[in-house]
Amino acid sequence: MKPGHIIPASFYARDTELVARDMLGMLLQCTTAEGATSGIIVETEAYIGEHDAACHAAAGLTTRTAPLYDRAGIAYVYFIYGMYWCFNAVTRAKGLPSAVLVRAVEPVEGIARMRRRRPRAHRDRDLTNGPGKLCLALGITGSLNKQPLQRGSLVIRDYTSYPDASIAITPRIGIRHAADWPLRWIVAGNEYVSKG
DNA sequence: ATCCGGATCGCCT
DNA sequence: GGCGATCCGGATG
Repeated sequence: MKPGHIIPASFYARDTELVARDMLGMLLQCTTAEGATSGIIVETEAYIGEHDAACHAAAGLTTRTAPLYDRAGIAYVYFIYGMYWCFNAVTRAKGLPSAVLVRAVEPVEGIARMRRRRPRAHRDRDLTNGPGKLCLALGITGSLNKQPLQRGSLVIRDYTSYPDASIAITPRIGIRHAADWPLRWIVAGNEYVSKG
């Protein structure tokens, strides 16, 4: 673990459950014309292949799902409920179209900028405790879809690590299909974990 | 604390 | 036409 070092694409070319676990503690950093904002990843979910009814790849290869079929280590940023963006890192578990959804981060850089981008958040803990919220706070939009996470304006870096004892695994939330599989990883007790 | 509806639109269970 | 890997504010207990 070397803090600051960018995570190589090979990291994402592994079983998605392992990637989701290991992404906890890494830094998600987005740089725009306004500067850099970043946060520690504290909540992730795995979406694994066409047979996972909750994974967008269940719809097969379409314009929307194309990033999932491209290559490990790129961004999959999709638009949801007509107004929000959600960020995923594309993985390649056993050749399956898969991804890890980042559901929450703990703010590190650019907190004042996050507050300006999230005027409805009355407390700092509401800045980035949800997949749509963190994209607003960090400035992540669809223009970053399919971009590699090793260079460019959206990168993931080593930052810290959490022992297994501090991590909890639960069913994924906010979905209707395959809602009982334990594919959500959270840093137990972290105040930035989403409430679902 | 918990529940519920509205916003808003690209996509296809 | 209807729904979704969400968020927010208002009502209710």
